[in-house]
Amino acid sequence: MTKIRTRYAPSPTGKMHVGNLRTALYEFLIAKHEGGDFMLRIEDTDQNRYVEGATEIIYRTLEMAGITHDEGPDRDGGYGPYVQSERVKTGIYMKYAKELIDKGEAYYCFCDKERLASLKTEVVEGKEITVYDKHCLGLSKEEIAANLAAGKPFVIRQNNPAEGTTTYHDELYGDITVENAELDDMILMKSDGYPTYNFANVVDDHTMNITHVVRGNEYISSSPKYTRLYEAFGWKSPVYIHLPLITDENHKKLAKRGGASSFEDLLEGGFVAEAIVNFIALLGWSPEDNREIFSLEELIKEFDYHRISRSPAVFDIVKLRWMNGEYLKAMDFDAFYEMAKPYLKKAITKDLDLVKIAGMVKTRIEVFPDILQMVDFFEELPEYDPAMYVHKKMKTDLASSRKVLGELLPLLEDWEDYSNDSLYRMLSEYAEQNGYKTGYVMWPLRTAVSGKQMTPAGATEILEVLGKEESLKRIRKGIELLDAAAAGESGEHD
RNA sequence: GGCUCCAUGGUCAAGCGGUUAAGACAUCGCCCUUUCACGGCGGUAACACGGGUUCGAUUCCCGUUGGAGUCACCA
Repeated sequence: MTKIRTRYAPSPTGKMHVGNLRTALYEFLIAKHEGGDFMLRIEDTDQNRYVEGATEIIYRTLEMAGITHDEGPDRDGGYGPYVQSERVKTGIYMKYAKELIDKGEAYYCFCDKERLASLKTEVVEGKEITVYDKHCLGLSKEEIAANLAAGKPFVIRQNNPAEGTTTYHDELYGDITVENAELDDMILMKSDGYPTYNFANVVDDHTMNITHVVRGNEYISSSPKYTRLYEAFGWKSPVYIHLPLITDENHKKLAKRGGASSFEDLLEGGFVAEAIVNFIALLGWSPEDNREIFSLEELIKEFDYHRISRSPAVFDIVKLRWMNGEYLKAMDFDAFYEMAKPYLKKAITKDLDLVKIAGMVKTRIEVFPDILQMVDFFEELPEYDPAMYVHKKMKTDLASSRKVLGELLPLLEDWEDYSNDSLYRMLSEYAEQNGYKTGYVMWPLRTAVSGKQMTPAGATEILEVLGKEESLKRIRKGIELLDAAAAGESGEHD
């Protein structure tokens, strides 16, 4: 059995969106599951679309995701060069293109833009559909030689038969057959001397010994043309695995644009790389059991590509958030703290115990930015409605809260030890002595020191972090507020 | 529009002729609780439709409908 070789072949055109990342991940997993090699090849044959720095994004993204390649531009495995623009310089594509011409499987085409434009037959949904008419196939040897000698720009086109059918086999979709008449004579070599993707990927996959071609579903309809190329060369086709599409919530193919769909955007949005990888692994693939949380190592072990789905999957960011939360909960505290720190510092400028606050927040957030609105009250007591003191279950209302806070104030003024345990013991005792339920006293206290409906911690923990002085200040403020509310109420009734 | 692919709850999905049709997210309710959250328990919710094949179809075949992809000197 030959060793499996897969490749990830991105174009350096910008950020890496999750669809591409998943393709890379699956290619990596398929190879690694069988102990094979995973290769990175940069497809930069379109000089117009090249984006400065995009190659670095690819390296960085793969590294952060843990998808490490065995071979690539930076790791020679004997099949280089691994960048197509460099391969162009070796003349490899032109050599193979000419081989096809000699075999009658391709031909020179000198048609200019104007003539091509006159071919446009149909406009469907704003898209122009052109089928080349094989005009230049009829050129004589002499005419071609003359054009070439005159330096006339040319492209090289694939010569597809008008009759018959072409069939290729996909591991997931089975045999796919199309009429050859449907196959346009696609361009193999462009007039700038670069190959098109269509041609380069076939030449490269073959010469680089790729055994399994894994790519997105959008290539499923162009694959017959590639098969024709393999046949024309007399090469053995690789194993094909076309991956189901990842769509947005409207079931449309995920656009390269569009906010939070790139790996970088997700990281900026407070997701962790491991969670993203775990999540996209499950978009289109499922294990035999019901497990959902997988490390990369576990994925390698479990990943059987035969279990890849054929139908498209919606990228559900809500579930990703949940999964991210699971990763955060399981994360080592120090690591969590390092990542949470920037957000904590953004929300809190005062000298408070950020480590303690990080601990409160760790199991409650899904993504890091959730921290912001969760801890802002530590920084400053927000304006709040006294109605917040009313809680049906705790059986508290304005009057009871005023009473409890009033009784608590002197006790807390005299109390020195503002540690959580100590405060809790003292307050419980106070509640017990007065026949109150714990919540009956904790609710108003928590409300007074936080001014929030929900907080990441209980009353005493908040007091501990805030410290005695600030806590008392907030409790007095609460009493004022309640008094004012009571006065206002009676005033209105007068 | 041609061609191709797809079709189980709102979403991800298991299922590969006989099941009370899993599980997860979301949603709802209850419990726990120093609020919310977390956690625990439970509920609502699906085989697009019509023909076959078969003793029996979610599962196999055909058609319909719906959705998507693709039709560049982009990949």
